[in-house]
Amino acid sequence: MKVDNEKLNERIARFHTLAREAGIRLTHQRLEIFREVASSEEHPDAESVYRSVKRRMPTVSLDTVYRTLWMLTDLGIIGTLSGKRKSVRFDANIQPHHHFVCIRCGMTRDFEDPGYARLAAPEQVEQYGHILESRVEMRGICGECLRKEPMNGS
Amino acid sequence: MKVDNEKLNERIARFHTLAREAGIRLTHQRLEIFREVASSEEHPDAESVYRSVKRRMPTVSLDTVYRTLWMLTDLGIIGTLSGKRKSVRFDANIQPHHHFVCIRCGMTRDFEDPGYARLAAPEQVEQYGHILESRVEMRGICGECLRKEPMNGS
DNA sequence: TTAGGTGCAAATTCTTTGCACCCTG
DNA sequence: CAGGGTGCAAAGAATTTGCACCTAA
Repeated sequence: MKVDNEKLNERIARFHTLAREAGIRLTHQRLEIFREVASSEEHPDAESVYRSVKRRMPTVSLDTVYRTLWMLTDLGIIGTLSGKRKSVRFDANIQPHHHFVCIRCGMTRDFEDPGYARLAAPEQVEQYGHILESRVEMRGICGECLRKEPMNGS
Repeated sequence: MKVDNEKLNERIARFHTLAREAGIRLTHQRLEIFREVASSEEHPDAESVYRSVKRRMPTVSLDTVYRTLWMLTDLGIIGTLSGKRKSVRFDANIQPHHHFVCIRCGMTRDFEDPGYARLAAPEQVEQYGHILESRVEMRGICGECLRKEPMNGS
């Protein structure tokens, strides 16, 4: 599945702007890597971005792809699915429930379902497949992190 | 943070039952590992379960912890945070949006926000920290997987 | 020109596997 | 007592890092 051209160009333009502001060089590799992520709706992993970019630019290396993806994440122009560069975490609570996740330290807590499990799905989603369950993830800053460093930038 | 004793014993009893039904042996290691996950609300990773269990049972090995955690997951008595034993995946869509995730193949698609971003948080959650944003993850089976193998068991 | 970026190869970290011995059922 | 389960050590996957060369600004 492909992002339409207008949106893609918009994203690329935004990248140029942000990169310039941040004093980050626009190398061929970075442009190609960003284009790859920005034009995909498949939420690719690094390996898969690497394979695609390699077709047009056979000399890229996987580590440049990694460095670039994290750089783009730090820039705030892309994000990651399910948070952190972390290992799998286990949960003995198998009731329908939801999570609060601290975006600074990764702390995660369950909370009970106040009816979210049956949120109505937009029509669009019905075409993707058969929905079994819905989970809500509330992202924020946990009490402890707030104590260490109250909100503002970063 | 600790799970209260009543709930813990309930979980352990359920493990005994399920294990017996599945013809899985109740070894000391498995009991200790399950108890560790079941008594924690911290969603520990394998390494951290290992460290805790090792205190009471210095001979356990990390690989047994891994094997046991995945076995418990297959048994359906525990779950994992954010799905799969997979690598980090990137997303160029940084607008507030939500995900449909196929629990069989991991396929993930965005969908636009029909107002979920401002779901009211239960009071309980407010004590965990300051909430910045809410994301909904709808889990189900995607069209392609349904075609390959329509729903019923597993 | 020149600092930041890249490719390469080696290092790390997280997770899985093969195998001989052990213990639950 | 038999077959599944365990510990150990080594293999694999995913990701990161050190370094010398290269290139965008």
